[in-house]
Amino acid sequence: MKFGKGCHLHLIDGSAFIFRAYHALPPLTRRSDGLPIGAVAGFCNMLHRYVTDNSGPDAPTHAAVIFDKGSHTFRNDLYDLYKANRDAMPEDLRPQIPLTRTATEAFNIACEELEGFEADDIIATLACQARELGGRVTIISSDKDLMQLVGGGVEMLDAMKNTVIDVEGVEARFGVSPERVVDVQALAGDSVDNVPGAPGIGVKTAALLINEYGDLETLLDRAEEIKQPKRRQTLIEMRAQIELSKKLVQLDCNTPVDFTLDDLEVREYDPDVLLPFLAEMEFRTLSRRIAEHLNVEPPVISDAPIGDDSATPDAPDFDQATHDHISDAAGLQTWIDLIHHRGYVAVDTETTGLDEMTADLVGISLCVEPGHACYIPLRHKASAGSDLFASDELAEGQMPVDEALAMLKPVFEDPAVIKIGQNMKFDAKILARNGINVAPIDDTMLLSYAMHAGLHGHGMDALSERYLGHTPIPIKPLLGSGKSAITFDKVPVADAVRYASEDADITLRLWQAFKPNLHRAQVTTVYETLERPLVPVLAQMEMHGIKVDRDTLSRMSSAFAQKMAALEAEIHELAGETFNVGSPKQLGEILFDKLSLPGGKRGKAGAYTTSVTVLEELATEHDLPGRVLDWRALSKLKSTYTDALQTHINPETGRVHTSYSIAGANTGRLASTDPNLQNIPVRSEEGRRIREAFIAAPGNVLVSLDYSQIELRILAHMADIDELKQAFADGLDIHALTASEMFNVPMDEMTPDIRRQAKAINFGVIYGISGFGLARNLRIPRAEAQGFIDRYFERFPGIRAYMDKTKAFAKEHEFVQTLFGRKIHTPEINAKGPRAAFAYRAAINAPIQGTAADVIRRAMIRMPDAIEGLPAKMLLQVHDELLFEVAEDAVDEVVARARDVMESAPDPAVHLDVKLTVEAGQGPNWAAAH
DNA sequence: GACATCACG
DNA sequence: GACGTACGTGATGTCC
Repeated sequence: MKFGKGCHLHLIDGSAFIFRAYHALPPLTRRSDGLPIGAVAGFCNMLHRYVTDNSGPDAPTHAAVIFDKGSHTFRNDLYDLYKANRDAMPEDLRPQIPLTRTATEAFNIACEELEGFEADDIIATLACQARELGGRVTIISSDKDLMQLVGGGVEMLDAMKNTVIDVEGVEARFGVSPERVVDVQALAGDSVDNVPGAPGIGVKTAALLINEYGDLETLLDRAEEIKQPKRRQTLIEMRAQIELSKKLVQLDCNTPVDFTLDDLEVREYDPDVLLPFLAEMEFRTLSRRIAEHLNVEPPVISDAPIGDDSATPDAPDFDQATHDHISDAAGLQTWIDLIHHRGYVAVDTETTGLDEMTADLVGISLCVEPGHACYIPLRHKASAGSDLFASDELAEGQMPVDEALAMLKPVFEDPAVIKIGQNMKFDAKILARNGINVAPIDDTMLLSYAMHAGLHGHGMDALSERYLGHTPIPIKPLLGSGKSAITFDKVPVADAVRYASEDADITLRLWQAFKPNLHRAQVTTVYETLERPLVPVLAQMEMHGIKVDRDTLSRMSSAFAQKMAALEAEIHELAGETFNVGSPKQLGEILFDKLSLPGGKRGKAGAYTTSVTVLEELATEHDLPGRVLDWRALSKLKSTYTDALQTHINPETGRVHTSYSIAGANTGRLASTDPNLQNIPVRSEEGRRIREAFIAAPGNVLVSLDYSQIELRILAHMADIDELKQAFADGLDIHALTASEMFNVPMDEMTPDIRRQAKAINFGVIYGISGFGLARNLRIPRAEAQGFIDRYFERFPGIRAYMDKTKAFAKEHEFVQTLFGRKIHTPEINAKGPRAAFAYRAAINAPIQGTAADVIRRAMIRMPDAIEGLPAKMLLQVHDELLFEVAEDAVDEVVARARDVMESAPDPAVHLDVKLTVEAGQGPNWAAAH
């Protein structure tokens, strides 16, 4: 039906529905897997009631649910504090938002949103259009910001109170007619949306003024006439702020919607769509109610919580498991139906290699219940028989890749289906390169990491062994090793089905074993806010990569090679014979046997130690050790950096794509591998020049933002040290302050050497200080170092108290925690002997290092939204630094937003007594940006 | 594959 | 009370 006179449009404020549903219900979770689902349940109940209430004679002819999209709108461009005082969305609500869209579609109601616009603006646009065409409009919302739209056939309906808000209602609320509501709001401001308005003027006064002068513009033009001096002054002085406020509250009736009112015609819902959705969500009461209403059988919803202890014994042994080989669309469709019915699926991708940026997808395995898995081979090569050369022909029994991916894409992207993987970042990147953005996800590796960090590794083999008592089929016999190793596409399909299916089966069983325990271990929030959301963020960073200039590296390599050759000749001359300078064993024999230099300590393998500290000592005795040190420095730079980095430049992108391991470091830090971009030289002048090879694309610059002294700030907060907190608040040099306190030297008489010693002590504290360690670091007698430590604890007794408290906690619980609740297990803390001393120092360090790691993780997770729409990409993380590639003209904006995200990263979960500060730099390359 | 060494925070 | 020792990582080359 064409929209026009006699038509009636309903516009439902989706966000209002969601928040009302969220707060009205307790935090319900889906029984089978613990997915938070309360808001979706409430939302569906509200939609259902809406549909039943609106089927009578006054039923709407057109209807739509309107949602907000994106956190940044044109109002933020006008005023950066707009809605800035809003609390962040609750963590358990976030994953439910896409499900409310799906729910709306399942009820077959039009569901509209527009990037960069608030729902209110879309509602305004549609209401204006409908009014022009002579139709009636009912806005289902009680939001006062929408009241400006009332009149001329437009009404509002407060669905909760079931009251209609018409022109009289608006006048009662604002004291003016609807078209003047924006004027009143502009003056009165709004604390909820953080609209400033005019200070000291509320709704009552505003209405009075508007009614007297007619409208806001006239009022402001004639402000001089106002009798009350204070009011007059405010209106004159705050004119700009008031006019800005009006722009903020004025809804936009011209949003560029890409649909028409005709598209919103009311449609009956399809029970075959709605009931399966409700079944997936496991809404028992609602699906029964709707089924009864429709006079059909209600869907069957299993009562068994997965991962329940009672469910585990039912799982068949691995050798009894069924492995389906999927070779056609019909077979795959059966599995897709199974997945939709379940609402979750374990996924594993098989590829030609471990480098996600170059590896090709070979096949996909799926599992929906223990013991029942399948493998979809896609790119296996035909066996070439006795021919030595591999065949390019595809093996039999494979469906076309494109067809399989097209069928799987909707499932893998379906917000109502959880995709479970072991190290999902790998699979997500492979799938992303095949056009599939897998979401939402769960990751067994990260579940284990959240629960077991410090207890053991989190690789699949170790987890399967430990928690399932099953040794997975090893990959080695299938691929071979060394020169004769083959890639997975050459593995016979029958073998691949067994191997790959089992991996998905194991993953699903691990998930069922872990998921219910997450809550018991009280690390649900850690997993949901610090682990899982990081996966897509890191995947994006890794896929984007950083541009590295091969020529720069290559020139440096040649220069290093020349210098090394010269040094090598000198070294051989000094030694009186040629030997391998790179061999510590041979070097040791030259130094201590042939030249009989003093020292000559042996390491645990019985060879002489020739480390930097040893060689530096010897450098006073002989010329040779110094030359070796120079040679080693160059050798390190050449082999690890200027040579190796070149091999990591991706030929397709011309960029280097590292891989971050999320569950590698026990403390919560990330680790970077293949290549490690977290240890690119910076401390030596010569090494730092390697960073000149890391460059921005044309028209861009690299921008580096790093936390200043984050670990010491966290220590000051956690140990609650007033002097340190005050020093950070005052922006003092923290090492100089420590030195001043300890050695009674006034700050303005500080010498670099005293400050250096204090700095070493500050770091020592973070590391779980010992007299021996500090002595070695400062190269002072052990007794003197111990004296420093004693004095430090005398001066800062709170630090000693914190360390004692941490140690006692660790001994009692065998774990320590970060401020955000991350647990780091310290099983050896109660061991006998030196291992306990190690565990003790690690226990002191872990909460500090781990809290800093949590902070930057939170910043990284929020960053994509914060810089959305700007020409900027987050490229690298180096523990306390984030590196971005930014279009030249957007640098200031990106720095402002990224800094804000980083500095406020602990909020609202944790309030630090010490503020975090971030330093920024920019330049054409990483050396210049840092 | 163990070990020594050294790059980073 | 003795034990060894600063915390957390990854990559490379040598040598077996």
